[in-house]
Amino acid sequence: MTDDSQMPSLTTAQNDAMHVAEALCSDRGERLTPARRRVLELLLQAEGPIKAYDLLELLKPGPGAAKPPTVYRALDFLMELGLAHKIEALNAYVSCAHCHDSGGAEIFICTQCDGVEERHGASHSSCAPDGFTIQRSVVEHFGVCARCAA
Amino acid sequence: MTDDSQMPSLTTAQNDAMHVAEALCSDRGERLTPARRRVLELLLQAEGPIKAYDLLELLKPGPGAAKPPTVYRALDFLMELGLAHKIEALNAYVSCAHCHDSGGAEIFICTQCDGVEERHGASHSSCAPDGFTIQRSVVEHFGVCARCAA
DNA sequence: TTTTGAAATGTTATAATATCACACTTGTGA
DNA sequence: TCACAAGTGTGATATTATAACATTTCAAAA
Repeated sequence: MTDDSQMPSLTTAQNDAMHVAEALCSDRGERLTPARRRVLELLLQAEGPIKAYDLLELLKPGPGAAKPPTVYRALDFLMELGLAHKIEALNAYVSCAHCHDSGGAEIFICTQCDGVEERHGASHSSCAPDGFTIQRSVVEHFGVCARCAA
Repeated sequence: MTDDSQMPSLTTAQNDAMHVAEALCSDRGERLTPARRRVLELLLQAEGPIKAYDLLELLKPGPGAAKPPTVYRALDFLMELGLAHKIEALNAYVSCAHCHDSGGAEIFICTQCDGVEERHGASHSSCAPDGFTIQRSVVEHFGVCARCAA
């Protein structure tokens, strides 16, 4: 059952992302519970990276004030499914529209507008030490996006 | 004055690194004060990445127990000079023997032995979004080093 | 040599980020 | 219906980092 009737104002793209998430959960036999759904919505609605305690604040208005574990559990779940990423250098989180499986995303964060873009696949592992097997990579680039540079 | 007489057991390589640090500070007109020197020594002696509060513990035995700001200030100073890096995904710090200037280091952390290796220069910025100007990059690879794989 | 001003440090407190532990609920399949 | 696993609620606490302000240190100017 995909009940969209209670959704806050999501753009079409955000709505699409929710449907993708629902489908993904369904595939994996996971449940997109209200708490998880709400956190994903907030991530999608956020302008850019958002911090766990800011999510917490945004959840407060709802019925039953959320506590930290609620948010961190939801984030862990979403990250597990590749629906969200943590930006390690910011201790902040972003929703991820594309990479629903692969581990390594390359993230570009504009320090002026907070916009986030992702790239995948390009596993520039050519420069790894000899014999080093990469299991997980954190790649975060900070700079100025084309829009802000203009 | 480079007084090495009070140094704890440092390997030759570690000792060399201290001399490099001294030279660098001298070049830059910065002071390698006892607190900064001590933290750098501890970073050099650490097997791998080490956390700020672990450094704090290691500083305790010395005269005058250190407080968090002492450690964070020393780390900030060392990072400023490129003598240390923060590993964002671990909230831990490592000494850096090579990159005394350039911003972007690519770090490889073995999850079995905690060993850390670095590579520089390879600015695989080819896959950046069109028009995006990278100012700072965080690149951290986790996996298994050649020694541990053997 | 004394003054002095910037840099560094000491110290207390607190902010920001994240997890533990355990009780309770809920949904699902036996 | 029962039992179990997954999810959630809740309070406490652990971990990581910084703010604010007093004090010290040190080198260079007077």
